[in-house]
Amino acid sequence: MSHYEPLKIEQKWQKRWEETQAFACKDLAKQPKMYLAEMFPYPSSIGLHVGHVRNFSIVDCLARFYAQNGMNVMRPFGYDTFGLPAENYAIKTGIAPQAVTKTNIDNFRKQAKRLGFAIDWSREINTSDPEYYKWTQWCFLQLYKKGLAYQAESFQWWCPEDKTVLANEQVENGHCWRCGAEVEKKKMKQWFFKITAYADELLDEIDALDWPEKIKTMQKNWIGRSEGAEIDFAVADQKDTKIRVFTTRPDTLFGATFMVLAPENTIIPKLVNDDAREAVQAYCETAIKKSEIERQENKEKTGVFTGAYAINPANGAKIPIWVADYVLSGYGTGAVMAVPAHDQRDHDFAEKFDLPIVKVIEKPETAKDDALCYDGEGTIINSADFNGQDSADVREAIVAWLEQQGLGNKKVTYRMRDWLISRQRYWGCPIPIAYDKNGKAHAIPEDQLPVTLPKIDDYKPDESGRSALAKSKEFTKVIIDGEEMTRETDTLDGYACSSWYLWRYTDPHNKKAAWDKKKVNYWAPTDIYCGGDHAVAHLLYVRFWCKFFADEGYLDFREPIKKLLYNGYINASDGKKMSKSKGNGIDPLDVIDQGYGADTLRTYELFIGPYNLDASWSTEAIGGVYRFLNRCWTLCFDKKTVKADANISVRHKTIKKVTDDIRRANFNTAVASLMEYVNQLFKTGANREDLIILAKLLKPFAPHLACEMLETLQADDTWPQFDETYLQEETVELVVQINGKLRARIAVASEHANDAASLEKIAKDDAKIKSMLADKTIVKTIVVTKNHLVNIVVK
RNA sequence: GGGCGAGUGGCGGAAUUGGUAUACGCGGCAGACUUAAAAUCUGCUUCCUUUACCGGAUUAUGGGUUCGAGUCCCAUCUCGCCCACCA
Repeated sequence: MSHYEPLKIEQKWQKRWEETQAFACKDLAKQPKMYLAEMFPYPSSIGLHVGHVRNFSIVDCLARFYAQNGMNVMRPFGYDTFGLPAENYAIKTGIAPQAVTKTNIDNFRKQAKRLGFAIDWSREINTSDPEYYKWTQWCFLQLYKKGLAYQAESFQWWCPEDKTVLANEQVENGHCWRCGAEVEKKKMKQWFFKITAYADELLDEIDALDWPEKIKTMQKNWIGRSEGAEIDFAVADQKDTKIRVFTTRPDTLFGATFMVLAPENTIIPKLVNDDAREAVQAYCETAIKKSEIERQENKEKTGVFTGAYAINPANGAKIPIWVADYVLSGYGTGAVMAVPAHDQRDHDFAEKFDLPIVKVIEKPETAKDDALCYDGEGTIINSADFNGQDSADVREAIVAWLEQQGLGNKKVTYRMRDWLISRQRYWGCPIPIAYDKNGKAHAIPEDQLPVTLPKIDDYKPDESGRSALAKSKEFTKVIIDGEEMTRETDTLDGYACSSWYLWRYTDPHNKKAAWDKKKVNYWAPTDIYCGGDHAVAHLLYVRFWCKFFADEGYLDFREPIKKLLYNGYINASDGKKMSKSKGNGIDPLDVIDQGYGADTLRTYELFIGPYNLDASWSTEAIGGVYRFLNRCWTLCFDKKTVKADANISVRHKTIKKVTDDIRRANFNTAVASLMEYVNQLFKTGANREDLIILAKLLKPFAPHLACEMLETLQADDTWPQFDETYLQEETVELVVQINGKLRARIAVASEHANDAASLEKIAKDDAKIKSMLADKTIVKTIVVTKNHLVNIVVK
């Protein structure tokens, strides 16, 4: 007597898949294509964790399912390798990130193979491979040529101790994450991608995407389109000075009783009078230095009067100009008209500094009156000719009047800012730019790509705050058109590398182009993309690049991802996040090697709960899945098959349920119905057909075991079809309710199932029901044939 | 503060357009096999009452619509996530 030995079976099939390149797909084949991918991993030194396994198992289940359904499936794999962990490790140890990355990739590949994923390994990519980032640089140059990659001065986090620029996430409570020094903001020249050029399209096309609503809403909020107006306010006693504000509520213009400028606003020095100068300067300096966190934490309004006045263009009123840090420099014009009667923030400010509050909207009686200031719609008052009209109408009318007077115009503003892409770091894709003697930027000619990262000894950032690349003379010096220039030493944000990899997968070894047009348009857009992170950043950036490259004629589609599956995390058994520092992580290879095998691990992670919700690891529950696979094995290899075909109906029901569930990504219930099927087969005994169907349906979840079964049964893996006629049972259970309460279940021949009259008669003739109705009056009877249910309403 | 989502047994969770609540799995209990244990197999397992049958209650709480509500509507409570002074 033999028994289920997953490790043995898995080794056998993994070897065979490797030898036959079982999952290599054909470009431009005639069959319908299916392109699936997970968000490619950052190969950390820890190796794959169970969260990866969940993510990859979902993609693998679908890939195998669609392959069994006859589609030309592409399921590639790659590594997102640039980034901070490898660089920090290099700074600490001096070991080159290139070397660490190679080790980690080798480990990831080995682990992925032990999980038996149906990957086309000929399409493996790695973003820090010069063959890859050559084309990331090419992408940058296309954006640069069209003016969508540009340089601008911007305030950056700066650590005065380490003399380096820090990313937002490297600032902890206003202090440097490495040395703990208080960070400050420094104005520096930075590279940006002009994602705002596509703001409207990015927003408008969200609704049509087959993506989770949660992600769609997050992207909408992130883009944050606001319709309003820009209005010019003259400055009293300064003829040539105007201050432009942005507002979404021009209808409240008559209620603007003061003006507030962001501390960063460059017009401030021009406005302040001598009495106020010192105080204003001090306020601005502290405010600018303050971290975002400090500004957020302390919602208590602060501010200072400039001594200057603006003129409200609507009524000619002289209103004081203040500076306060609750006004943001990066949004709108960095100046607001304050309407304290109808804006909570302005109201708080006015209360604190005793500024006038003028009500210009009468709140309707139906509105709740618990708020101190009313920000809804209503009837306009205190606004000259506009009085008595509805605020929504006045909004249009005032803007029209302003436009006529040349004092303002309609304006759409976005919360989204341009994408800051330069990083003062070594371990990233070099920006293919050089500067001439005058400091003018020049594109590196495409035939000089890639700009390769040089091997260096010291990875620590330079005193100047530039990356370690600045210390490499051989790197910085470059000749362009016979002129000696200095290379840009900033590298690209890692998100740039991942903004186009989905297209590189379609043509990963192309030496002449980033991708071949025919191939990319055959495979892409990606049909199903799966991941559990990057709701706005990466998933917005790929959409942006897709639209840009479509405009440039390199892609024939404008949205890169048709369907997005956003999977939940796997937490520790106590529900807390798994982490290296807590030591509560689960190593997938340990799980496999302790005897469960990859099939159990994969099936368990799909069974653990709905794929899109977080789940907690359970060392007990995984045993249940092992028992299930063991029972599948026993049915096939260790139990006598029966001749009779007792399970036609349940077999076809299972085919239907598993097929529907996989298409709807309900992996957990698909596994549950396979369990029910197996339980049934244990009761009745299984014949060859039962086992073949079981193996075929099991393959997307537990491919090794399923292949072993199919080989023994001498069957192929074609996905089975169900037959409607077998879904009918011989008898149905008639449910009888009295006043909606279940009172009886009666077995009825299925020929009566669609006959309302007979169902009603059978229900009312039932002895138990009869006795319960004896002293009652029947008001009416409802028969639902679809559910074979009768509800008798009595008095 | 704003937005979105979710509350179902001891636990993870099922219930596709309103129609048999608690599928499947874990855990627990009992039995079979075994000298014994593990493994495996079989059965029971929402709660209350009952030896059992019968009966009653139950999908966070309170109301509503309906012949019928886990599902729809209103209010309240709790939890989670995202954004957070965006004018």
